Amino acid sequence: MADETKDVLDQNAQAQLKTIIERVERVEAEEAEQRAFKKDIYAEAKSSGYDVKALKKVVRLRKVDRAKRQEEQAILDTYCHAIGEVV
Amino acid sequence: MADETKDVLDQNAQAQLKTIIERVERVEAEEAEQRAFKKDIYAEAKSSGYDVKALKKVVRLRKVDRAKRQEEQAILDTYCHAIGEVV
Amino acid sequence: MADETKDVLDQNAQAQLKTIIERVERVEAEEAEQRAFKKDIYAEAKSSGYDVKALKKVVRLRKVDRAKRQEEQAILDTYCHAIGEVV
Amino acid sequence: MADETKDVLDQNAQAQLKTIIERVERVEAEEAEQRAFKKDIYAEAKSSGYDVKALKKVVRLRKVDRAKRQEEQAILDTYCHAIGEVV
DNA sequence: ACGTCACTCACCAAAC
DNA sequence: GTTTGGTGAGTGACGT
Repeated sequence: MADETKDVLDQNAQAQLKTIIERVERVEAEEAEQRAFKKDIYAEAKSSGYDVKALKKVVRLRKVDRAKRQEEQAILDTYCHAIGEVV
Repeated sequence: MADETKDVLDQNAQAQLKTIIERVERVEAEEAEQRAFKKDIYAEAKSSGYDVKALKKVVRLRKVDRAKRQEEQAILDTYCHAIGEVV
Repeated sequence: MADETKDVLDQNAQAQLKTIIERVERVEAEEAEQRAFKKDIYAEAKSSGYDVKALKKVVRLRKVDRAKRQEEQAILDTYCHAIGEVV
Repeated sequence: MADETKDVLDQNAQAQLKTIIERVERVEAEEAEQRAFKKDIYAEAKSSGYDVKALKKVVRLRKVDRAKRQEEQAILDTYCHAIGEVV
């Protein structure tokens, strides 16, 4: 009996699996890069005399503002759709 | 009293601040993209019949493996330093 | 209006709450003790001539090893479950 | 050349080293237990209808209060000592 | 939709 | 005092 019969995945599946894992790991590597970028930006800001904690708070606030606006827009769209109105 | 006297940051600082915030937000937007990519990859894998949970386990295990290698290298460096040896 | 009407918790709930807080604080006090113990051990090791940094590296490496084994077991479990096998 | 000459640590040192590592790991295992205890307490509180986040805030506030009292007491002691007064 | 779970971030203490 | 390790909190993803 040949060796490959012990494998529950055929060669195509194995290759596909390998591709999936590598794609995920590539994306995660890029995520790590982005984190490093962000760290660098804040470090640079700090060395320019900015309060990093305050900067982060600003970013966070703007994020929730965006989320709120999107939420409000979604509700508005829903209502407009309900009354058959095109915005 | 003119408006600008309320500002504790001069115009240069304001522009710099704006740049910092925008750079961070750009990076965070890219992070969101990466998350979406990863989500897509797993969704596609799932629709191909793969067990997403198992795939994630594989990715995590490989990450732990890398961490272990890094720790081993770190301890090696520590020991070499401890005995005054240049690697 | 009597004072107790300001309380949203009845006496039982208040007593229960007190118990919860005290249990948590007791546990946290023990955590502080453990941290002090660990500090003492390292201080003693240092005074015996050991390189504390290297010791900590060893402890961390061993921890990573354990994590790796756990991940391996977890992925094994996942696979066994995926193929409907009881371990 | 005998094997033991390759070891930079003699047998006593090796045994001592082993003891140190094991003591640290024992303490860390107990720390993990305490964390698990705390988790259990909060989980139980949650199932009793308490707001875990609020409970944690209470614990945190009481901790900083204790720290503040200790700080104030320390200052008081310093002053009393400075004027030759026994509290 | 809810609760759980993993992940990342923010804060704090300790080391150099 | 700057930096690193560790803990706790908040966030997002996922299954039920």
